[in-house]
Amino acid sequence: MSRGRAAGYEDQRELILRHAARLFAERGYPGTSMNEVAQACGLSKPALYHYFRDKYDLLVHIAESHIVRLRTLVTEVAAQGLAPEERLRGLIGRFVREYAQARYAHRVLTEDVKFLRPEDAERILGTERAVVAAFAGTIAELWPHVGQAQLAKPTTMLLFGMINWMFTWFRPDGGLDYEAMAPIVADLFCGGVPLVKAPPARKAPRQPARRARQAKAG
Amino acid sequence: MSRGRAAGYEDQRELILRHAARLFAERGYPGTSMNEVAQACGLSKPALYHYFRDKYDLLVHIAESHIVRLRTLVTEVAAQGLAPEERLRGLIGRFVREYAQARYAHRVLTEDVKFLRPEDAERILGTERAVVAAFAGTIAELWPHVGQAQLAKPTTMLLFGMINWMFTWFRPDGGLDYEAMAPIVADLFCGGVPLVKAPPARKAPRQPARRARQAKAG
DNA sequence: CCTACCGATCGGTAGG
DNA sequence: CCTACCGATCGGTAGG
Repeated sequence: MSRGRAAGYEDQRELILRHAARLFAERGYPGTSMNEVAQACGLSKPALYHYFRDKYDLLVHIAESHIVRLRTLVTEVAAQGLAPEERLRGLIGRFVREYAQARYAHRVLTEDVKFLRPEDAERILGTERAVVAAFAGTIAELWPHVGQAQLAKPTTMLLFGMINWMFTWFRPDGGLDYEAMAPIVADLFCGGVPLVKAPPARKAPRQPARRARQAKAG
Repeated sequence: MSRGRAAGYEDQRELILRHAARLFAERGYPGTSMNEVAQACGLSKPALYHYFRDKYDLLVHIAESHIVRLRTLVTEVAAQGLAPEERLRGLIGRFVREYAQARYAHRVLTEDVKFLRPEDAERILGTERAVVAAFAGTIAELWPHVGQAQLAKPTTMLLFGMINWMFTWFRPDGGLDYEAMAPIVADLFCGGVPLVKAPPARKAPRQPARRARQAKAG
């Protein structure tokens, strides 16, 4: 216990993770070398290996700490005891803000998840599913017709699509910033979901569908 | 002109591009080796270099032919002379179908565009901007309040977010396929956009905003 | 002398 | 925490 790690050990790890997240986001995980990470951090490559076991360790830490922060946001909003629509708007607002300040980690989570080993992917995607479920539950509560038509999860993913995709094209400028985008997304989503209809039963070319076909077919 | 290329030369190129698109989508562009591409095609690596100059040539062809197909879809729908809402629904339906059958190329376009050299990125992103402009123009026509608030392009990008993101999470199953998702996206979007409001003027910490602040501040 | 490839190996660089 | 390296594999190309 005496001596312990150098004072800045955890700080150094955080700094490395920040630089690595930016580089992975900009060049992809396989397209980033450990030399590049070391250089960005002002460290030698061997020094890097003092803080992290290997390149893969960086990837897992970036993805996992980000998704855990998102789960924390969900828990915090759930604890506020808001009505469903305000809860959903609160979630959207917090997520947009979090993505804006952790945009590199978020891009790594969404684009480099394919490089995770099964055991890590399972754990991280499991946390992701819990986050999605919190949104889907609120959506099913707000719009029962969507929940009953099994559309709560697909609809939730359309919402995540709008938010996630923002960070691939949106550059804050004089007219619009991230904070301003959140209510636009929320208004569009909350205004549109009431109009979503369950799709007709899928066409079954040979045998008749379980439920009655449309008049034309009969 | 006599003899010319072997009968299957163009077919072989198409087959290579399809395999390369799948591998790039699954492992990323830097994470895919030319040996893997060759093996997937049942060719030796030198044979691959008979059809394409280098690995980068594959990337450019995959991205460019995909975005050119999308531009063609836009042109076809424009030629139908539909009313704005039907035109937008037609665009959404065609794009979802095209993405579904070209999902690997689409993923390469969206995730590996960062590996394009400036001259290629400029050309390909230019075509992409033309596609986005076609959607944004229809949206501005349908909902003038959105066009006047300079929100046509951001709103268009939210629509693309829903559609693009679908192909990262959606797996067609017994209950829902890609064809069924298109009208859900269209209903949500067309139902939601009328409720989108222009954001209030951005906060300017020191000097007063150009337009009147809210009552509380005054 | 062309094409359509093959087996083998090049110069460099990756992660470690 | 550095210089100096390794086993392997990368993208690309030689001779035949």
